[in-house]
Amino acid sequence: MTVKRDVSETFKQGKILLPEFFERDPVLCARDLIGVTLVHGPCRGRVIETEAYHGIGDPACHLFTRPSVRSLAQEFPVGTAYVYLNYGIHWLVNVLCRDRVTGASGFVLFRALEPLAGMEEMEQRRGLTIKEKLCSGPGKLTQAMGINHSQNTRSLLIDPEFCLSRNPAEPSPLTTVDRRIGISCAKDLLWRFLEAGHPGVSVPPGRAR
DNA sequence: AAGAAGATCAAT
DNA sequence: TTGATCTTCTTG
Repeated sequence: MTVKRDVSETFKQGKILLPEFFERDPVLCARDLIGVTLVHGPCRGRVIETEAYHGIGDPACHLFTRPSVRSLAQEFPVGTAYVYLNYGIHWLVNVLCRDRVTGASGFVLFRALEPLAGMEEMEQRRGLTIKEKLCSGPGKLTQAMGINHSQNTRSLLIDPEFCLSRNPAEPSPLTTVDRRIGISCAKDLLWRFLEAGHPGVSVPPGRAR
């Protein structure tokens, strides 16, 4: 009797990121998450845009303005998803980081994905079929992926149904750095990371105020 | 108890 | 440029 094994599928899915990945400065985590795959159920997307939010020296970070988020960062391990409702309408998903050396916490906000699988679900939830627009913004990607408050405080490092994975054989993409989008303070920090030249990002580099 | 601000999006 | 819509935090 032979064991059925779909090697190509395993290869495609990659390996779930380890806690060590997130035990670094949030800015490094944000940069290195470009090219990683975000998985939720049948939906998968390549991360093409992120932003770092830092517990130290960054007044735009929720760790500065929301005591409840400070508690979350203390009570949960790295790799935990922080999902919150923005403008009463959009769910935004972050992952928790904590620098092993400095002890500083922070988050990486997922801002855009290139859809890889589960496109039918994405199209249905978004009411669109244009691939480049399915996940081209932080609110859009959560809607497309079906991520909401029920994923808040859930680990992204354990369950293959909700995780960040990387194919070790795949080379890291060329990334671009830019200012963050939509914030009213700490605007000059170059803490937005994009896959260079990718058409599916939320706002092209150079257009942030 | 009430008010303000906010890491967005799609339509006008 | 605006309206939709609601959680969190601050102020009285």
